[in-house]
Amino acid sequence: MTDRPAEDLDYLSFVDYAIGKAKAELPDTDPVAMRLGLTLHRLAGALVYDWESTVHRPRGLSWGGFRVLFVLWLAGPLESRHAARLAGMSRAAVSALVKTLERDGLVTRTQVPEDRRAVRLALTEAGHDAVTDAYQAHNTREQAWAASLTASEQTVLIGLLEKLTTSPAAAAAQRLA
Amino acid sequence: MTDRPAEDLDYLSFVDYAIGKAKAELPDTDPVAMRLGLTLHRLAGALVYDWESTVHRPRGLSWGGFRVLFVLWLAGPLESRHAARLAGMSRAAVSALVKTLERDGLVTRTQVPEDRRAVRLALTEAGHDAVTDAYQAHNTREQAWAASLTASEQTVLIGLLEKLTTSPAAAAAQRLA
DNA sequence: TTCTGATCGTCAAAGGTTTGACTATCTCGC
DNA sequence: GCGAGATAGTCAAACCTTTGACGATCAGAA
Repeated sequence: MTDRPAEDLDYLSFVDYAIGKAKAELPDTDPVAMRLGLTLHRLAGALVYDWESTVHRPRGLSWGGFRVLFVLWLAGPLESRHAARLAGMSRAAVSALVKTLERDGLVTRTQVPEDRRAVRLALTEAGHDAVTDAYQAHNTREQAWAASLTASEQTVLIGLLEKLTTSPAAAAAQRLA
Repeated sequence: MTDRPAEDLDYLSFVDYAIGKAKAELPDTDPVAMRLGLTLHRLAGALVYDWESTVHRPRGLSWGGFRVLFVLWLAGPLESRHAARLAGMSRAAVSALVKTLERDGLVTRTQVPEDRRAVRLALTEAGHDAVTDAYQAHNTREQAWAASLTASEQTVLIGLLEKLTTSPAAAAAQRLA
């Protein structure tokens, strides 16, 4: 195995190179699973980077802050723990993010009468305007990405992603359980 | 539209609920692109969380630290900037991570004779052992995820993900360009 | 009623990441 | 040569996120 100039690779060609090398060093490696993991992770990273840098940061929102606004927008007023579950983050993260969102007048925090431990989060009118404006641009970016696939390819891709999402491995992962 | 108890949703059923609500509020929303973005992002998050919590953190590696070891393992010794590009992170992040990896005896930093600004990163023997042990477990998790799909489904999924990765939208995103 | 265990939101600590600035160094045209 | 601009790695600042701990509160059994 001659030493090709690995320095000249970009991330994409690195995937092919890496799979060959890994298989040579660890013969038990499953190259298809490896490619799936690498490609999925890289694509998601590029998506989030795109959303964050072109849509949310220019509007003064962090990616986490947008996710909180997003779930409040679509699910309606929520107790903090439910917002955390739907947004896929810890209760502590919601608590920290809401501090900023409340300061910026986008979210209100009110006590829940039935449970004095709980806090109900709700969008203000400014918060509603901010999240609809941001999501409109966000969805425009999503459309730009999706446009690379035909309609049937999009359907197939979504089906396969959802199959993975509901797989036993996903259930075992139990994110932020 | 009666107010269903959105609080009782889990993340998965939230996707359906969210798409309906968003379409109602912002008619220009593309529901397929929205589902693609949500599903892809959620799946990748679950994957990374699984890798990090079951494989890397128990071995004393951060997710970022593993990614640096991973590219050095497969691409061989690299200048810091190349490691950053292949690992998909900033030069500053590599610099910070290598500080820890060097302290733990997993990576060495040596001056490059031809360019006195540059630093060449290389795995130590302990680093090589650490990354092969970690990646073996990592790939085992990847196999567990991939096992939910048939071989041909895996092939189709990888093809579609790579098509998105090489799309114009991805090129425009230019992550960490 | 009272006690035990679970749950809620928050905080502090630790760690990771990015951006932007900075110094040192290289490259290329003159 | 030499000087302007580009580049490498590092640092500081800011921000986000997780974990673990805590006080307050709730729920259910004896």
